[in-house]
Amino acid sequence: MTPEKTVARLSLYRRFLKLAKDEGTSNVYSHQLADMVRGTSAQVRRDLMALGCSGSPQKGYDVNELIKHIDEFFNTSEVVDVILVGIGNIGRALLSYFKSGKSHINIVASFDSDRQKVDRVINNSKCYYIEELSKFVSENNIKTAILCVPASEAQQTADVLMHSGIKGILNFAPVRLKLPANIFVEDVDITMNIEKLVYFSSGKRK
Amino acid sequence: MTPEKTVARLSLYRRFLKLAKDEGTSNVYSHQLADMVRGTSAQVRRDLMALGCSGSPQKGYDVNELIKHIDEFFNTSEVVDVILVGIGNIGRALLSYFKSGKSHINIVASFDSDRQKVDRVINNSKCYYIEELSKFVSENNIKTAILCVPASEAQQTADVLMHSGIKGILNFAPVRLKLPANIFVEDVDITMNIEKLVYFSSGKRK
DNA sequence: TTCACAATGTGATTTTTTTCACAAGACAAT
DNA sequence: ATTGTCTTGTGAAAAAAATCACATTGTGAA
Ligand SMILES: NC(=O)c1ccc[n+]([C@@H]2O[C@H](COP(=O)([O-])OP(=O)(O)OC[C@H]3O[C@@H](n4cnc5c(N)ncnc54)[C@H](O)[C@@H]3O)[C@@H](O)[C@H]2O)c1
Ligand SMILES: NC(=O)c1ccc[n+]([C@@H]2O[C@H](COP(=O)([O-])OP(=O)(O)OC[C@H]3O[C@@H](n4cnc5c(N)ncnc54)[C@H](O)[C@@H]3O)[C@@H](O)[C@H]2O)c1
Repeated sequence: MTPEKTVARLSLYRRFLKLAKDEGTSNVYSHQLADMVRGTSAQVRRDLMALGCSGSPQKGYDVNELIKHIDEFFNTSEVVDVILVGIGNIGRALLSYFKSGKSHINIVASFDSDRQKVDRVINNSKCYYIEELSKFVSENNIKTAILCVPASEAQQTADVLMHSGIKGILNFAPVRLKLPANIFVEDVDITMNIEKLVYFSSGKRK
Repeated sequence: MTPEKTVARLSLYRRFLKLAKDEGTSNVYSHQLADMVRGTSAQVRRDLMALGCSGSPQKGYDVNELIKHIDEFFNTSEVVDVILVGIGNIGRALLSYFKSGKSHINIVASFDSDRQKVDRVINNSKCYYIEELSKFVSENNIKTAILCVPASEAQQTADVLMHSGIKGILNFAPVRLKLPANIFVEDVDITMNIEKLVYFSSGKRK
């Protein structure tokens, strides 16, 4: 129902709203929010409308109220538990990034097939041997996974994730996973991002 | 002129076409390509039309010809030189990833403000002190940069990049850079990706 | 030969997303 | 009190992207 793009932006709004709040700002105008996410004020108002919350022409939107609404929208004001599979270069970078606890994301455990890498605790999250994944996921009712294994292993690992009950996968491997439609997959494809960037930054368009 | 989404997919098509080629495949049908990028065959044909190349209803598209066309489209059958700023966790992960030389991306140099990190060679690319960035960029006519510095440093570093002549920035910092419209910025926002993923994978929609 | 099939290329249509544009309301300044 | 200036909320329009649907055309089986 809510447009996909709106969902993405709501996540950004929340982040910037929290920063604004920390700075003591108590209300914001749509154009300020727009600046923060490189959008237009009309778009911001549309997004907030989808959220069902409103501001006043005088004071704009109340920061706290907005944050509360977005929290409700994502229905996780608390932290969301996710797991990470593949403790290689990006895997470790992500573990380090998310340990901070500044976001709503909590990487509760990580898994690897390399015996050398398991049973350690990297940035608060314990590393398990890959065989333990299924059990962990079902016991802890985990729904979301970050996949950082080599491309050659990605599909089979994704299959395991699916069978364990995972419903959403953030995939860093440069392959398109084949999974049933009820599993939501989001690809992070950096090579593609750069190629696109090169194309548009070499004066082709826009 | 060419839709942004099409540009993104063309990059993917090329990657998968090269894999197909390595496996000895000499022609592909639109639906095969569609499978590879999670799209529809009609969409693939549209994209390839934008490219101005055509196939035959009998043999589909010629793999080599398609690759050639896409290379031409991106007008860099050769490697594209980019620089990387901020040799931290993701910075190093990216250096390691792109050293392989398997893609069209070549990280020719990296820069950091930490004296400890410079003057080494990490994965083929020399690390320079940040002060040398401007000179390097203009002398080597670099147009594209990957930005991996902390959020607090991102805007000022982006300003330096812009003034040095950079036209496209792949930004990993969780802030929206304020730059003139002729600088193309692409954000990689992993926190947002995960939040979106959590939203859609918890049965909200789609 | 004739027919069914499978795939391309593309106009037309639909869906999704963004932008425009303006009524309405509060306030500050004159 | 009047005027000018902000901003919200939102229909209406536009733009961008995806999908539909079908004429067309080799190919091979009957
Ligand atoms: N590093 C980057 O910057 C980057 C950029 C874009 C894409 N990627 C992609 O992300 C993925 C990971 O990249 P990386 O650089 O971290 O690779 P890496 O080789 O450093 O790490 C891969 C990790 O996965 C583990 N692993 C291998 N098979 C496994 C399995 N079956 N089950 C569980 N764990 C397994 C390995 O032990 C290793 O720890 C790759 O698919 C890569 O193409 C990486
Ligand atoms: N690590 C991740 O998985 C991850 C995920 C999402 C976003 N990010 C973002 O990416 C950026 C980098 O993350 P990281 O984990 O690699 O951080 P990091 O702290 O490991 O690395 C930052 C690097 O930038 C260098 N640096 C600092 N100021 C600089 C300056 N002015 N000029 C040049 N170099 C400078 C530091 O010396 C350090 O090497 C951050 O903005 C972070 O928020 C990281």
